[in-house]
Amino acid sequence: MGYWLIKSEPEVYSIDDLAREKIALWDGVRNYQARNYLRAMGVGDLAFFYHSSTQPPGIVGLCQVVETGLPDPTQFDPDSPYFDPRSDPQNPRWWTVRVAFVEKFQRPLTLHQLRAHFSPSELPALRRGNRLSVMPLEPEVAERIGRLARTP
DNA sequence: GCCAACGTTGGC
DNA sequence: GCCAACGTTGGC
Repeated sequence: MGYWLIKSEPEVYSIDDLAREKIALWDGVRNYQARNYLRAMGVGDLAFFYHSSTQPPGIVGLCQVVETGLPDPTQFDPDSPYFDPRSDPQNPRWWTVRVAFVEKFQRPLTLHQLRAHFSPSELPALRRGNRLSVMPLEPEVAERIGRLARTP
């Protein structure tokens, strides 16, 4: 089973949105490395949900991959901000997964806390200038994040 | 294939 | 609002 960290600006899509909808298509990712990670996800993988560009930034919950290998429909929608006119429907450029809500943490595990517990090499999200919206986590790191998030 | 210009991300 | 980091674009 794989572990991931996925980022979203809560004003665009938040853990509360996912808690309400239960299941969501993780669309709108337009970065090749992030797309490659999305394609590498397997059903059952767990993904921590990170809120970026908010105060405080941090990990706010957990979700689970429930469906993989889905072309991102927004790439073909001219009305979508994620429309990509160069993507060929016969050979889609952007792929994604469906995720299901698992839990919202009682308190966010803030970026500040994450910096206190992890090195940038352990947790790529801490690396200066990192802008990747989907990234893999070592199982050991994921386990520690889960423990920290549930520590009162 | 190089690289400068430009746009976006995201913490602060 | 600023700005560092970094991906993408496009001219050559």
